Amino acid sequence: MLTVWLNYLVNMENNEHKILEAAKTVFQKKGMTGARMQEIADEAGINKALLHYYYRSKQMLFEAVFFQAFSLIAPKLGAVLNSEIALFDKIKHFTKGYISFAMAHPYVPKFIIQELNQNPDFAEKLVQHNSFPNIDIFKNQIETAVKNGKIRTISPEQLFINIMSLTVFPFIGAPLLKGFTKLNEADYKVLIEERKTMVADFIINAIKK
Amino acid sequence: MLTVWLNYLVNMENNEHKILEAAKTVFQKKGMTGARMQEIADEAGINKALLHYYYRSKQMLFEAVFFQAFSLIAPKLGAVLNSEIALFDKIKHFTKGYISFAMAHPYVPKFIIQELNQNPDFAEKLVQHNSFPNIDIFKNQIETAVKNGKIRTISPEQLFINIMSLTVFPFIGAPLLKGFTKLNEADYKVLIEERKTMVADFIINAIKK
DNA sequence: GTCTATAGCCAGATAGAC
DNA sequence: GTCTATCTGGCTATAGAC
Repeated sequence: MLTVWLNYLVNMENNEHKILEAAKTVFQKKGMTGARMQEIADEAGINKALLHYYYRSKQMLFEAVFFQAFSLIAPKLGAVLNSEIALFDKIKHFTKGYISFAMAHPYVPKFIIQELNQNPDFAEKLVQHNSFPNIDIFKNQIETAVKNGKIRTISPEQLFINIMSLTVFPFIGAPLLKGFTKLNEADYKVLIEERKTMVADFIINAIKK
Repeated sequence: MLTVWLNYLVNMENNEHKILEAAKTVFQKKGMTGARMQEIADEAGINKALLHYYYRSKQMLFEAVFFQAFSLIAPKLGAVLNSEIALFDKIKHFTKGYISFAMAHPYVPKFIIQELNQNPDFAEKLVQHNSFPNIDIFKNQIETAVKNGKIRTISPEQLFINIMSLTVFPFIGAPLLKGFTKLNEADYKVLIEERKTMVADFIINAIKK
């Protein structure tokens, strides 16, 4: 227990860890191509040469950041999707959990989707990653609910896409949506906060008979 | 009529136009920071110096592409949102119209949202742009429908965000969603095609009493 | 492990001939 | 208007002292 705490303290002053934190900040703000190694070094408060000492190249540092970001959120999503709870409860947990996470880490969703769009081959690496969530159980659950007449007819894939869209897009599209709704940062945040429960209600109303 | 056709032909061979088309292709694929002027020149089949002759700098060429992309879709959205048709019909037109457009121009939504996230000041320029849609009429329409008991209680902003999310996200998040659903390009496209009507049905079910 | 200095390359932009 | 050649700066990456 004490060692955990000590490791934590050590890591805070550990250069390798400081670099990864700085790289996260810069890559998530500027993207792979927009980020500069010098800026990451400055952000970490260390020398540029050390970046290469620890991570060899910009590409490898980037991939470390990318997969760490994904590993931060993916297991949480997978755990909810594969848990043994009723469909409506699962939808509530999933949306609330994701929105809470994204509010705490606002750059992560943007970052993942952005880089995935510019590196199509990254998608393959990601799917094969051990923490990539499997949605088969969730799909079965939806199909069963449709068959049993518990919910309206809808393809499991479409319902899943709808759930993802309603939870993720308000973060990805924030600048655009703020423009449309003419809301400032603070008011937009209030709106997002409301979505922790609103999104699930909306979905459930859409599918329940 | 003849002159229109002649202008079209001339523009096809016009270098200024060829540059803009090539720039669109490269910027939308690689983003502002990832794109290279040389690649745009190659794509246009002309010399790199000509890019600067016509557009002065990379930044200015980029902005020309960006605002042209936005002008391509924004007026269509605005027209639907401000038309005088019933709420449910408007939702049907909007979603079907947007999805049809995005299928024909798959890079445009990604491009706009991506660059908006990396250039926060772009958002302001965009909102002041003459073709930026105003959603006041649409918001009033929703508020009235709520007051008259035609639909469930929902804030106009939240409903608008839901509509945008369900229509736009499947294009922005395509690589991720393909990974989750394990669908290939062709099957995913079929799914998107279904959404031309499915999305509106889903929304209407969610809000109607 | 950590630094300074610099190699080596490539990008955006311009000069100037035609 | 269109080209070739080139400037200038900034970037990733490494060499080498400590």
